[in-house]
Amino acid sequence: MARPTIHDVAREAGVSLSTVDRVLNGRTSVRAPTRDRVEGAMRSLGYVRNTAAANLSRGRTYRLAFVLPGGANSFMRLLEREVVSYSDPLAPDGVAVEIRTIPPFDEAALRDALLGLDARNLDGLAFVGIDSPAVRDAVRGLRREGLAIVTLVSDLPAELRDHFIGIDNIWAGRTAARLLGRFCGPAPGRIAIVAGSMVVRDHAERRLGFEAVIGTDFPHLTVHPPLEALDDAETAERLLGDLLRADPDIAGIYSLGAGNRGVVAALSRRDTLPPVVMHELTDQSRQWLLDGTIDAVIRQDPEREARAAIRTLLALADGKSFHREENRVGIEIFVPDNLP
Amino acid sequence: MARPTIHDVAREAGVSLSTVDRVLNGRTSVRAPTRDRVEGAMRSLGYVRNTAAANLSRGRTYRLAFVLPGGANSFMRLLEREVVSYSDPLAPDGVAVEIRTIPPFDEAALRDALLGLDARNLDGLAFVGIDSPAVRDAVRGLRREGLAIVTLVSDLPAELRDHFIGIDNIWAGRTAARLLGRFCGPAPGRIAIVAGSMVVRDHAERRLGFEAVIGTDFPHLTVHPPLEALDDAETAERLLGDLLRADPDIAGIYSLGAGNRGVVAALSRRDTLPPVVMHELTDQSRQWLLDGTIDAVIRQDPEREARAAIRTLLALADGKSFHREENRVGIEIFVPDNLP
DNA sequence: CCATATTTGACTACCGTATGTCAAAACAAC
DNA sequence: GTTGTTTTGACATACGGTAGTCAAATATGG
Repeated sequence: MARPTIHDVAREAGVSLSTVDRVLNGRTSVRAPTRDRVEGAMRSLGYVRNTAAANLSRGRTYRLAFVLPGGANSFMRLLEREVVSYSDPLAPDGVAVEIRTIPPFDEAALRDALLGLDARNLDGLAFVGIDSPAVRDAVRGLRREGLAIVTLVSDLPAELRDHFIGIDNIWAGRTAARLLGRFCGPAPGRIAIVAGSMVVRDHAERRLGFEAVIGTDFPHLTVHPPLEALDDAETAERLLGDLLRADPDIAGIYSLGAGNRGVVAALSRRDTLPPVVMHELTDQSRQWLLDGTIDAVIRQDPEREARAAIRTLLALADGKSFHREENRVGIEIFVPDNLP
Repeated sequence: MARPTIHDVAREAGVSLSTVDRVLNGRTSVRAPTRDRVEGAMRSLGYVRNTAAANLSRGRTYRLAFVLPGGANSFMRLLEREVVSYSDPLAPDGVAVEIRTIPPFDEAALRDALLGLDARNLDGLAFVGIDSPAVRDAVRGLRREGLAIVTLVSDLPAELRDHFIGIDNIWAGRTAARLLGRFCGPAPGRIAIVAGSMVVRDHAERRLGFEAVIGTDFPHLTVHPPLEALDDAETAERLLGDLLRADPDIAGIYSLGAGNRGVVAALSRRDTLPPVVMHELTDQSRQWLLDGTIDAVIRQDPEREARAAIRTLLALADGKSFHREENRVGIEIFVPDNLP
């Protein structure tokens, strides 16, 4: 049997097309008994609105906005590129995405960008959260106007957004510890952490998770205080170099931020390499994995996050339920043999 | 500017709607110069056909068939369930999926199932490949009738199908070795492999990859000949128990098939646990990861494969290009801290 | 230049839904 | 029962295409 249409519903309920439409789209008042008949018919026939036809008729478009940190951050650039290339083929279906980049880590810039959006000609918004009172306030304003909102990579309180797409960095840190701990073997030793900065929430969280697992499950290992390299390769190289001179027997290294080139440079001057786990899969980290410089890479897939954000916003705009699992992004582990 | 429609193309080319339609759908003959004008107009306007409108008008439906091995195999059951639940909400868009289950590992049954399909009322086919002459022949026949064909989990020669969705089991085995090798530490030792059967291609491939990496990158480790437990828990328990009695110092265990319950049972009687890597994430293996019985799980995500198969078939049916990355399934590694 | 075959245009109906107009019908209040 | 107000139905138009008919325009061959 073909899918029932509003015609079938009208016939079944013994009313006119107009009335079905009035019930379906909540237009002028329909008397309760009539409405009940129509809704009963829809239920008994299993009617579901044909979104394609509805959108065609309405000339509906989906206008989405992305607000992303700019700069050289390769993770963000990959994400941005995927937003474009995933939404592009959706253009004939009326999906238009506008991307705005703002200075990274700049909450005032984020607030201004959000305040600059007009919720009335927008159907969805995705942005990388920075949790501050001003940002919260701007988000609340947009939400009140009915805008669908998802946070990307870095979350805000759940009541401010419809959905969060990203990973839990505590668990990413735990995952790194689980691997590095096993890689280090049973002998006592000390581990170095190279971070960007402990004031950035995701870095702080990764460290937290990392130290928790080392503390409970690998008690023979201890962790040096994190080196804060500000995501800068030279700084990372210098700080890690200093530490390696002070403590030549380092048993393992966890690099949880950017500036990985510096980490590898500092190691290259030594003849025996301790196990190394780092974040983000780039051309470089790929290469280091393959040549044995590092042992594992943890990542959150930026492309998947981009797609998930778009799909989720579209589903929210349609009031449809979305595929929870499909829009999950996991904490991925890469070794040389399972590289994509 | 709104998307151009066939009306715009007609105006731009100075021809009628009918002629645009003739060019677009290759109906009756159109003279070359006219066709060129129309195609030029489409290109210069950047016309793309509105698939939703076209499908609405055509009453187009997508009829997909899945042929899957039946039985208790939890991987296949998950995959099957996801085929249903992913295609279900697509029903209003005209997607109808029919699933046929056949006895596992039975090439005659597969061939018969394929021969039983009528390519004329089908738009796409996905099945778990068994490579045999009879199967190849049946597939070739379907392909000749223009059916879009995707192999799932287990591949056939590339020229017989449009796309393969699954993982490379050699690399899955390599990945397992990379992890287990690291987990075992630097001391010499012997590793046990518990497999289903070496006549099944994916198991043989996993073993191959595993032994390759152990041989080159962990030369201090040796690998016992694989125990063929026929994916049966009792057999696995017995065989592994025997081996553990004969060689109590086993340094690590790789279980590459089913019957994992038996592997764990055999281990439970010992007080010190060697590192264990196994395949497939189930409620059980999850639990074993969390309680420390096993150390890592390798999986190919059955749900993702189901979705990728459907999306790929739909894209092929539309003659659209499909998102390569999105339809890739990777070799995933799970430790207790990155479980979904 | 005529007869014929091919190519093109004009028009219609349709897919499932949205939206608007207008009149008819049903109801409520007096 | 008459009025006034809701509620309902009939119909038209549109969205961007598909698919068909029929006649007019154009090309081709002799």
